[in-house]
Amino acid sequence: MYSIQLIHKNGFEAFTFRKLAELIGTTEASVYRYFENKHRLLIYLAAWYWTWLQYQVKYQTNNINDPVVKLKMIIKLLATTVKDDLRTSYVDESLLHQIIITEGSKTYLTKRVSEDNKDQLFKPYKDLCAHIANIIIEYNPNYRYPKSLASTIIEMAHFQNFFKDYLPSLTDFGETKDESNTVSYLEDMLFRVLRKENCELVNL
Amino acid sequence: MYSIQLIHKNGFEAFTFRKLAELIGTTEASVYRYFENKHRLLIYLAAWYWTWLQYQVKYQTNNINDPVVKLKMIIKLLATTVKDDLRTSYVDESLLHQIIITEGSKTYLTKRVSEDNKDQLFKPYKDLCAHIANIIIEYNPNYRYPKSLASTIIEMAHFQNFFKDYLPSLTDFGETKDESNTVSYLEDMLFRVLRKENCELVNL
DNA sequence: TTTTATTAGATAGTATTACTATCTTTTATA
DNA sequence: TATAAAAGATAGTAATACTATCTAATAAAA
Repeated sequence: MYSIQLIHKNGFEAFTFRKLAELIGTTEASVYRYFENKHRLLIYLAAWYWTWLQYQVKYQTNNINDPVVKLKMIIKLLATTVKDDLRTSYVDESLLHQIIITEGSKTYLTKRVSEDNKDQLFKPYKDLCAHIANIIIEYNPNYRYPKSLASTIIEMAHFQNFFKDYLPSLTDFGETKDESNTVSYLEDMLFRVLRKENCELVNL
Repeated sequence: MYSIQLIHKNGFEAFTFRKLAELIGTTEASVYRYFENKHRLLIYLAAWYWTWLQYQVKYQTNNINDPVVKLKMIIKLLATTVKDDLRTSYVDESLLHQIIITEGSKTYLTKRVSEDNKDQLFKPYKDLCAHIANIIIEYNPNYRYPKSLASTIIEMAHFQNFFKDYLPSLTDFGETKDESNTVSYLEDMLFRVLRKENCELVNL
């Protein structure tokens, strides 16, 4: 998908079907045969990404029983730069990951959400969220907000990395190269929230 | 600001200077005298909103010493529908609040972030984040990620409300009318994360 | 008070964007 | 081999996101 290269290079706002058509040596109208508009194209890219990530999550947590280890693995997969998957030679997962960080929330932050949602376009994202929520419940069945916590973790894995690179004063890990601080923050947050209350609460 | 009405009605993507000019009875070129482009207009609206919210936060926590009460007040202000401020007759804060939920993160999720950031356009947002981070530190000086936690709270106050209305399966509070569940979730999360460790950690 | 800037607004344009309608070619199926 | 379906190309359009330039209003300086 050449669209990944173009969106990664100039951003989704500057991306047009004309430019994509030029790059792949076809016409604008031909691109419209496959995608009704550029917003839908972004949604399809995102859906591909979340489906792929869900697969990665299931593969990497396959033999693991401990929910703590599973959750840590998920945070790592969400927040860490992915290495290119060799089986999908046509997709550069690393570039796509960068795109989803910057453009991902634009898929649903529109007036068309409900319509796109009816067309099941957010299913991969919702499935991943539900999967993570299930592991949260497995770890602490008494926690009351597993889905909200899951969507918080997913979104913040991206936002904190974006902030780190472009608005560092919104994070506590300046302009650090890698994502290890984001992983640490998310793990710390998740397991503090889920800590089982076998000692008294001190602040209530 | 008629732009607030237009963006609220049709969304930022469908908003144009031409439509705004028509609404206020002037020409497109005249609007360009005041805003270099529509993205900057959105940034100015957001900056106005965050400045106004910062003022609300300072006003409403003025005589409060207890950081717990202050943080709860901040979560309420962030996540709850605001009532129209009568002193600013020209701005409908309630509409603006709705706009910032849906369009707010688009102000910085662009290729122009660094440029816009250099022009100090995100200062009100960053100031609010820093202010919240300070209260977090006041409450628990040992917590290591006050700024990241502050930006998480700010973003999630909006995202969880958006999800509640349009992608409810990403939250634990279906299609509830008001924002009380979002407030509960955020309070629960914040104070679990910040709980002082005067008893043993059970999961490390 | 008059001159002179500066600001604000209007007119008229342009390149680009986001499409659509329709025709032709290719490919698959009966 | 005929025929239909899919894919692609051509040529358009209305709208968008601007810019250049002209004119009118207003404010500051002489």
